[in-house]
Amino acid sequence: MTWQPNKLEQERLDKARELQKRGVELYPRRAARTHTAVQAIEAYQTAEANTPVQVTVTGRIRRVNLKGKVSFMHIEDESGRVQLFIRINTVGEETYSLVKDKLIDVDDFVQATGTMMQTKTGEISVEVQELTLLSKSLSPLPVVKQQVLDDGTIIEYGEFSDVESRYRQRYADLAVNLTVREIFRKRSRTLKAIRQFLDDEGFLEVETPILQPIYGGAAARPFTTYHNQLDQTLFLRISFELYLKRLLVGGYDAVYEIGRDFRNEGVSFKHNPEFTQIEFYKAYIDYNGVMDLTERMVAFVAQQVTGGTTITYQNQVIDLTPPWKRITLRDAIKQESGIDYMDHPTAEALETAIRTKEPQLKPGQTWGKLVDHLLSKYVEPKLIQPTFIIDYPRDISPFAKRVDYDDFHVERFEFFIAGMEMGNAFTELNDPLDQEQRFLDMKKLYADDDDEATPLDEDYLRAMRYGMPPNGGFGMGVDRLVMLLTDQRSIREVLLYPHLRDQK
RNA sequence: GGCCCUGUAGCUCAAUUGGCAGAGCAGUUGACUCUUAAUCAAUUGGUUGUAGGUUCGAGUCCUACCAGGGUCACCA
Repeated sequence: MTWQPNKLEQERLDKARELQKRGVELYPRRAARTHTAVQAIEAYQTAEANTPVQVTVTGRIRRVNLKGKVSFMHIEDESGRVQLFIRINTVGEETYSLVKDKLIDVDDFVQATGTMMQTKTGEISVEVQELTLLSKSLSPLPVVKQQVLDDGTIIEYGEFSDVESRYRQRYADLAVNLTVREIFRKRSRTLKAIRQFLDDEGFLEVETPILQPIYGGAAARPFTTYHNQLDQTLFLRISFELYLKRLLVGGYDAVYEIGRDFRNEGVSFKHNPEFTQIEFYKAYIDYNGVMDLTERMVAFVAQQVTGGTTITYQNQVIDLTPPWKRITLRDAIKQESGIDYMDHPTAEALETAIRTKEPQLKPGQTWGKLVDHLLSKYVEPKLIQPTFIIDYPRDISPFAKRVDYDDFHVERFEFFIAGMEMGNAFTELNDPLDQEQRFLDMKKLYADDDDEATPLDEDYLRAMRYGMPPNGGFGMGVDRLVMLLTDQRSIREVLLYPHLRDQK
């Protein structure tokens, strides 16, 4: 065995051997559940008086109360808990001794057959006639006791809260922390609601390559990998954008994809190296149409997941009901920082202007990056209520179409909730010659940082030359939306297996 | 990557100025035929993240390393 049992585990192992000696199978092949825990209780509640309700329930033992010749257990399945009432003269001496000798123990999975009844203190329980082991637990789970009050609220005594252990052993976290289990149910409902919304709007769900010979669609460093037989360097995608828009050339009017993006960058409370993204593209709408879809979609998802469109996030009440505030990036930055970036149209001038407020400002950034810096430093933290920031500088938005009022801005918005950037969208550029020039401009801008430059994608340009309908596109970090809907401050709390370093 | 904080029993946490490493829960043994955080009595359990150093003496002070969290940088 590679496993070195600790003292508690050794005791369990000894119990397992004793069970085998008594002829008890530790891991039998089959179970025969007739009712979930909650169904068993409901069956009793809806049954006619004096009609016995016979059930077979299964689950993990979460509490044992041994009382001489009678014992109580709570078993838990995904539906909830039900109490087992075990009497020596109902279940027989042989089975009772397994309980009495603690050979069947907390954390084990068992199957119980019996009749539903109500104990003297009123709890609906299974009076057990047959009790069998389904799976012996050899390592005790962290001890968390729960008290269920009359109004259904659960008070926990003892906790399993060390974040590192919880993430490294998510199975144990889920097994004992009911609130954690609930977060991932909400995550699932979030995904389902997004799909339902977009399907109802006539979108087609598609899948595009994760392994890409040319990455693009965002400014980020990629993960690089290699195909041995093809002798080909491949990148894990950093966005879906360019592959999805090719599909509009192909004749679909509205497509979306939900999947994983990979970015080889820092890890933080809102960044994981792999994260879930939703992108959609719809022909014949512009970014105003996308804004309309965005606020309706987020409100719909919130309604499906939380039952309303007003949520509480980290003690702040946030109203997701459309319409949301819309303000240009220029006005927002002017309001919060006092700097009008149009007064400083070169990188040097803008850097000088910011330096009066921030002497430590990193020198040599491009004009677009400086504008972005002003946004994230002065504006973003203030955007608690959902807000669309619209019209971005052209040189940080290579896939967005120009506004009609000047040459500096493009029709792009990002939207923010709870001080977090949630998503990004544009009126998509569909002019292949303009697009080619943007690629070339990006190359120049990022000359000393080509990791992040968007590589020129010839095939994408060829697709565009066939003719791409005017369209609006959208991308959103799904993990961040789940954070919002589950009131979690860290992205790791909404990822079942967040990225951690190897344990040495 | 820089800086700050944290790491003690299976879990959650104590440990005075550097002076015998402790508690609750769980575990073990015993009692109990309606308990529910069951209760009562007794009891086991430690390479204090790792490796060095200072000291008569280190959980505590110093150095390096490992891991986690926070923050800045990077980045949506």
